Amino acid sequence: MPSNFYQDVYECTRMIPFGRVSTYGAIADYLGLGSARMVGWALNKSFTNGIEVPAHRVVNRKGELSGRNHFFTPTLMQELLENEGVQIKDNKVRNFNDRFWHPAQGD
DNA sequence: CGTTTGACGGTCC
DNA sequence: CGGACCGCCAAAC
Repeated sequence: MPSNFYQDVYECTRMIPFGRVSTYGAIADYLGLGSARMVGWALNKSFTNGIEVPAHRVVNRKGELSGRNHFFTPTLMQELLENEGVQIKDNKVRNFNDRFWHPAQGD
């Protein structure tokens, strides 16, 4: 049983609405982790943990698909986002400011 | 138990 | 606008 902060990250990631994206920093700040790296680390562990998490909806603060190389295929992350209506340009989310969603925002 | 690493973020120049 | 640098903290070594 992993630390509680893993579950927090997974749960928070599942909160992200369809067709919206969030950032590591936003989740880290919302959970009070104090370190955005922990979010990416937890999501990486989610693969080995077998927990299904929409990690493709989590990008860095620039809106870049920084984690695409950690998926089964480097293009899977972009494909999943485009499948949700999120347009990707040069590994970056189009209209990122508009697509951005913050956990505390509650939508 | 000290060192390195990592799907990040912010500042500095 | 972009590269260098530091802080952040858990896990791996």
